[in-house]
Amino acid sequence: MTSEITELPHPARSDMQLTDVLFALSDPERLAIVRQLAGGPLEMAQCHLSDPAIPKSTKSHLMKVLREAGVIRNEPLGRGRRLSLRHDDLEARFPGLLGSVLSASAEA
Amino acid sequence: MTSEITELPHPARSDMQLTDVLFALSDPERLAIVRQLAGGPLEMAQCHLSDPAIPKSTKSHLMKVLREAGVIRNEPLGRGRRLSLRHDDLEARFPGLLGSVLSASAEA
DNA sequence: TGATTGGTTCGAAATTATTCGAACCAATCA
DNA sequence: TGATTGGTTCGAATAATTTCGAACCAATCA
Repeated sequence: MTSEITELPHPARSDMQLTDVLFALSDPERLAIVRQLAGGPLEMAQCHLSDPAIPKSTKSHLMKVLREAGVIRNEPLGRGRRLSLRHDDLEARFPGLLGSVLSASAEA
Repeated sequence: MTSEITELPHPARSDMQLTDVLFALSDPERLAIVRQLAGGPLEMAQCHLSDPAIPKSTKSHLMKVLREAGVIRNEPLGRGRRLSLRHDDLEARFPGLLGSVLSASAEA
């Protein structure tokens, strides 16, 4: 019984939609996640939300929106998951966008 | 009877919220409006939507979302309204953001 | 003045997005 | 094996957005 790995679907670079990316980034909680990941990949368990009481199903859904837009990558790692920003793909597809969003979100 | 002019409220530059701007730009129809205005101010009647059958109340609402986020300015002009992109304010508050969005939306 | 044009606002209906608990699954460790 | 940890998925409830017609308003022009 080769058990199936829980690999989640990610859009190809060429399939990323600008409006989807903008929408994913338009939520404060999701934007905060992106900012954490800007510092480098993180295990999901170490990626904290503003309110620690937020249930894991909600956290999982936030990650889903970011993943389906192509903003983050979510891959299995040991017992948990490794989250990372799709820096290169975003830069190739939408040059300068992520950088301007990150620097704009930094000074608020 | 000095009749009241229909001046609509616009957020001050310092009150603009990044997530509101991203949300406003995350809708294809609104993004298309912004792209038209990138060419310079336009009378609202000359700013066309993808589908000409869309009612004016809907068009007005699209403009409202853009205006309240601080993306566009909407001022009375003669019988109609003059729409313009708040280029300078956006650039001052979120440097590079509008430019990257516009160039990203151009190549799709 | 009256008719026309261009646009806002309101309210209701329809659509989408968010939130959360429960069920489930896979990996690790005792 | 059994218990624990970390996470996804589903379904239902709620909340937010969108859409549209109707009512309204101000400016222009006949």
